[in-house]
Amino acid sequence: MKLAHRKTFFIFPSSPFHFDGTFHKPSHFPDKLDDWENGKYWQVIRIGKKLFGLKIENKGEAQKPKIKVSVFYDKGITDNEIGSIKQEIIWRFDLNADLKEFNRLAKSDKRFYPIFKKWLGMRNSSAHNLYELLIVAVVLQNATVRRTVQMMNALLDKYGSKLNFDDKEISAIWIPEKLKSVSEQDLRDLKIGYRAKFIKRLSQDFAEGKIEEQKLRSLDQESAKKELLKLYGVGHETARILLFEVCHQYNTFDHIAPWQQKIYSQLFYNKPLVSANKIRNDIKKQYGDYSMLAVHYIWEDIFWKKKNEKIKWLEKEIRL
DNA sequence: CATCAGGGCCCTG
DNA sequence: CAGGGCCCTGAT
Repeated sequence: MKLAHRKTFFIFPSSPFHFDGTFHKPSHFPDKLDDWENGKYWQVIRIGKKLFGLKIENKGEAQKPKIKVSVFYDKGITDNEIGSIKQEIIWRFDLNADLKEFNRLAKSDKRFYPIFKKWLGMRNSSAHNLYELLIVAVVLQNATVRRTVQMMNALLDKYGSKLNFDDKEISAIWIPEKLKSVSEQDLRDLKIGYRAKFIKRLSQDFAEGKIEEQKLRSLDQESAKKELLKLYGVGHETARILLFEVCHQYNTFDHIAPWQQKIYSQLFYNKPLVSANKIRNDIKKQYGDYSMLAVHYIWEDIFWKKKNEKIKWLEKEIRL
């Protein structure tokens, strides 16, 4: 589908703001769902059942943030839709975040302050809505990066949409209803294994409106976590991802997977393996309510570095 | 060639 | 609440 028309508007994020750190997360596995270069970002967004192309550009500075949003559409677009798109972008990229307290804590951390300073104003963000990120999280489960990419692409090729706008081709995840007539076996044929069952059942539950994303966003952390864990295929790790990225709960550094533990051990202690309890306690002591956000800064920083230089120990821990 | 564990989760006992 | 089984794939 080609989106030929465009409308633009501006958003003024809270200050300070870090555009590239917010709109590009190098630790994520490569997908066809968005594109990025310095100061520019593309993705598709779904409002109701309509798809729109987005190009988001940095037009401000860290202390005077301003971003330009171009919305690409096919037939038409209403003021309501523009409004929803704006609100969604603000929520998903946490553009109204108040990080004063976090930045204050960061200053007291002598060791990692250079990293926090470098990424000052970065937000934790998700390009996707709850259902979409859930799909991403499910293909991450118990798989290596290569296999995750393969599963995601197979699913997108079969059930996703391809949108052409601004000389880009960006994919979008299907709506849950689309899988109604799709059997578990159809999904299994895409070599996603037992995850087929999760995706089938999750799609059904979402299509039936059993999950209210808006409500989830407004809940406190414990209640939101409880709701998320009720979803079929969502355990502690997936709940953590969703809480952090979709609900913007900053203090979700509770579950530490073994592969993450190894990376944290190197990052924080320069040792091969430190107990998960120690890692958690040390971070919580220093960063309290911002535990996960603090870790996110340090985590993404090392993946940014990996773009340009070989980091041996990290290559070893990230299984491709 | 066979075996195994992986960027978890569900289910069972 | 600990442990087995699950899909597929690349590594050994």
